[in-house]
Amino acid sequence: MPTTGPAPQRKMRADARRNYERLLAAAKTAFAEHGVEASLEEIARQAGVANGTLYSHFPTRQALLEELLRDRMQALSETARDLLDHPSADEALTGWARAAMAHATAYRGLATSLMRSIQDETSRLHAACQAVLAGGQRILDRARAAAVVRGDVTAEDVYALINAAAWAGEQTSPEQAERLLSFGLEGMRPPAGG
Amino acid sequence: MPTTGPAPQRKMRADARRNYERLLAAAKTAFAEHGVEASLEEIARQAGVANGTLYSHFPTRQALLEELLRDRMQALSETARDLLDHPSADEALTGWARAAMAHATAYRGLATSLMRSIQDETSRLHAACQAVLAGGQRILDRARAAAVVRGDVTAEDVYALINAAAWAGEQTSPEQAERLLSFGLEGMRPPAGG
DNA sequence: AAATATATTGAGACAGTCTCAACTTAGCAA
DNA sequence: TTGCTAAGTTGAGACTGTCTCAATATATTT
Repeated sequence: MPTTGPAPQRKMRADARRNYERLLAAAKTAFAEHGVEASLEEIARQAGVANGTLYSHFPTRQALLEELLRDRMQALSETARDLLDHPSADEALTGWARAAMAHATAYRGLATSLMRSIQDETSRLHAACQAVLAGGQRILDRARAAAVVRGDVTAEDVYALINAAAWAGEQTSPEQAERLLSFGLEGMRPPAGG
Repeated sequence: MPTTGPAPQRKMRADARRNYERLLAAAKTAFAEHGVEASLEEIARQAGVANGTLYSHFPTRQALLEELLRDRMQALSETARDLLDHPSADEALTGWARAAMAHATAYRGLATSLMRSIQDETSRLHAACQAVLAGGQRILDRARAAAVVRGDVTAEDVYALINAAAWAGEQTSPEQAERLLSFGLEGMRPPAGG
């Protein structure tokens, strides 16, 4: 049995499965409305279960977040794979960065979680973030090979830029996030005369 | 009498003044150690007063932060003024950005507060942040005039970049903050062929 | 219709924010 | 020096929130 089990494992009792789904739905709404720091108590209330039930299904806030993000993150990995075939290594990178930033913007406070999770190996979200980073790495390697990005730019730099821009966007506006991302990516290009 | 009174107003009773100073000192330590979200209860405890006393002196966390940052922010304004005389408009901008980022790094979580405060006019920190922004504006205007920065770059962009980089640094490393700031500033330069 | 493995419950321990009526005390004036 | 009073302090109490776990309930199996 894998440590990071995917969605509801089979063999769940019917009532358990129902509560699990309700909790997930309530969490989705709450996170969308109040950000990832939404009250877990309130989520349990909305789902119509006692808070102990929430904790038994999702021992941590991140476990809840992990479930809610699973599909999206998988999609992001596929996007990365697809973009490797894009005719322009340059557009592949900017396109991927934009997609990743859109993902980091799904809930308020998410960028912070994603940034923390890539650092913290014990985080429930760590593996998923690593996968995203790996996807970025391949896109970046190609861009570097095509000399559309400076040689000293790391995947961590790109990951940090994406989340930092998403974070700034949370505090101000999506347009600001977009601008910051553009400036950052622009600044990663090789010096003109090169 | 100004609405935003500076440090301890005169006419304070001796015990009040003593407690005020103790609270400030305790807050400084706590913020340095645990970030700007440090427990106010704990700060009162460390200062040796009841928490009601803390709230009577500093109605909000931001009021406390405002006091602790006052000197630093003033210094930043002076730095901005000095840099207007710097021979290189380019170096003036990067130098100012670095100074501002160092400031935003004083306590964990501070970048978030600074970013929120520039948006929120009701914030205790708003005026101070506005002053910083205004300082940046002048430095930026000069850099634009010297054509070392693109014409469409705003002071808000620079402010956001500084805080976003500081934020990223909190989650990872000071070096990462530095790199992000560099990329961003680099991306703000006019296109080479211009 | 038990038996039992699986889930759910909600009180309770804890930490934090913030308020306010009751109390204490510094500083002044007689 | 002695009171008086404005100024300041106190800490219990009303909240909200996290997280745990013994008691209880229920879905499934036999």
